Amino acid sequence: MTTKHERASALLAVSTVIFALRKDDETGGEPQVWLPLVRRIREPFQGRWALPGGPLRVGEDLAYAAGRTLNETTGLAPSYLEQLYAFGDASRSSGAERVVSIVYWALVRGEEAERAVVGENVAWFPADHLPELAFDHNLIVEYALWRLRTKMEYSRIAHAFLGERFTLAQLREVHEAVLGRALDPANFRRTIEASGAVVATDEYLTGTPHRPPRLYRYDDAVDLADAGPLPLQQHFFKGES
Amino acid sequence: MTTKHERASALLAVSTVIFALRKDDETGGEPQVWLPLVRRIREPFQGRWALPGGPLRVGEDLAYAAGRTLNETTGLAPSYLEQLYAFGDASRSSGAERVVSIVYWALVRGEEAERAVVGENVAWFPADHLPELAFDHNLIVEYALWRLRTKMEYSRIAHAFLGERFTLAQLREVHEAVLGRALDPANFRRTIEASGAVVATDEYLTGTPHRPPRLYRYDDAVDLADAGPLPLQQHFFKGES
DNA sequence: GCAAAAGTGTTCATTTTACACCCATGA
DNA sequence: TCATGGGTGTAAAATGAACACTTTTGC
Repeated sequence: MTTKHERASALLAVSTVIFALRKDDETGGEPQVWLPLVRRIREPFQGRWALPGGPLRVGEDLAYAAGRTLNETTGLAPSYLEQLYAFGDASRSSGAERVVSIVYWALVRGEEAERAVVGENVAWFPADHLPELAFDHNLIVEYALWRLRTKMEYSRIAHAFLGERFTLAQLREVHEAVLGRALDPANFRRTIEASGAVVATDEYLTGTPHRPPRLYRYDDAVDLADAGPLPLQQHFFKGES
Repeated sequence: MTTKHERASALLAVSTVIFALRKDDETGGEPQVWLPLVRRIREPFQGRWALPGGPLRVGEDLAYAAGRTLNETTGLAPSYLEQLYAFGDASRSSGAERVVSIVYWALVRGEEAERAVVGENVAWFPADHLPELAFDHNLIVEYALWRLRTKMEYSRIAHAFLGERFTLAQLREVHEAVLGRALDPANFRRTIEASGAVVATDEYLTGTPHRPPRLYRYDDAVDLADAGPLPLQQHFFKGES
C-alpha cells in the first residue's frame, strides 16, 4: 500500500510539424500543404525522414525551443505556433533515460517558404504523400493536419499563411489547399465578409491580366486563432540564426 | 554561434481535470458539471484548492499515471481520458529543478460519482463556480471545459457519462448539463437518431410514473470519440486502490 | 380519466449551395 | 472587343427551431 516509489524524471525534447503552402513544381496548379522533414543521421531509424526538432536547453521555454529548431532547419520564422501533444511514455525511449517530447505545429508564410533553405538533410514533402517516417511521426503529422483543418473552420489561422494584405481569392486558395477541395468564390466571399475577420482596404492589386481585386487586411480586434481560454504561444524569430 | 548548450531535464508530474454530472443537493433540479479538487497542504498555495495529481513514477506511462491519481483521489475509474496540455516552461517551477506537468481531462459516470469518496482534503465543486485555485488551474479548467463542450458537438463523449443502456432523455440531460441550456426533446431525438451513434434495443425502462422510455445502447462500430488520428489513451481501474 | 413524459408530425425561419449574370481590366 | 477572373443577385435545397398533437404508462 505505502510502497516507496521513486519519482520519474526525463530529458526534454521538442519537435515541430511545419506547414507551408507550395505549388508543386512539376504539376503546377493549385497550391498544396507541404512540410519540411530532416533525415536522421543516427540510429534509431537512421536514414529515415523525421520531424525537425531537438533537445531542449537549460532554462529554455517549450514554445521558444520549438520556434528555434524550426528556424534552425528552415531559416524561417513561424507565423503561427501551437502545442500539439506530449509524448512521454516510459517504453518510448530506447535509451536508459526517459525522453519527453513536446510536439508543436506551426504555419509559415508562402513567400517565405519559397526561399526556405534546403540543406543536404532537409527536404519538403507534400503532406498528403509522405514516405514512411521515423518513430510514429506519420501519425503525428496526420493529427496535426486534422487540427489544422478543424481549426480553419472556427478560427482565423488561414491568415497565417498570407502577408499583411491579400485578396479574397488568395484567402480562398489557402482554404482550398488546406481543405483539399474547391470552394465557390461567391459564397466564400460572403462567408468571410459576414465573419468580420477581414477588413476591406481602399487598395487594389494591380498587374493582373484582368479586373484588379481589392486588397483586404486582418481585423486586429479579432484574435488570430480562438484556441479556447488557453493563451497562445507565439514567438517570432527575425533571422536570429 | 556554436555555443555549448547543456541539455534540459525535468521532473515529471500529471494532473487531471475530472468531470462528472451531479445534481446540486440544495437547489436540486437539472444535473450540472462538477469536478473534484484537492486542498494543498504545503507551499506554494498552501490551503488553496487544486487539480488532483502527483508525480510520475519511474517506468509509469503518462495516461496510466493520470488514471491512477484520479483513482486515488476519487476512488473512481475514468470512462474517458484524454491528454489536455503540457506545461513545462523553465520559469514555471519555483524550485531548482524544472517540472513538466502533463494535464489530462477525464469523464466519470454519474452513478459512480455519487459514491465517490470525499476525504478531508477532497471536495466537489460545480465547474462554473470555482473558487480561486492554485497555480493557473482556473485557466486549465476553463480550457478543459471548452474542450468538453466543443468535443460534444462532433463526437460521442456524452456517452461516457452514462451506463451501458440509457434513454434518450438521459442522453439529452447530459447534453443539456454540458451545454448549460435546454434542448428540444423532439429535435434532439431526431438529431441523435440521424447520427447513427446509438442503436435502439427492445428493452424499456420501467418503473417510471409515466410512459416507459425505450432503452438505447452505443453502436460499437462507431468510435467513442473522434479525437483525430491519434490513438485514445484509455485506462480502466477496477477498484485497484 | 388524468397527469406527465415518450414519441411523431408539421410548419416556419435560417442557412447553405448552386449557378446565372454583370463588372472591370489587359491585351 | 474579347477573354478572364472579380464581384453581385437570386432561387432551390438542406438544415434547424418551434410547437401542436398523439401515445402510453402509473395513479
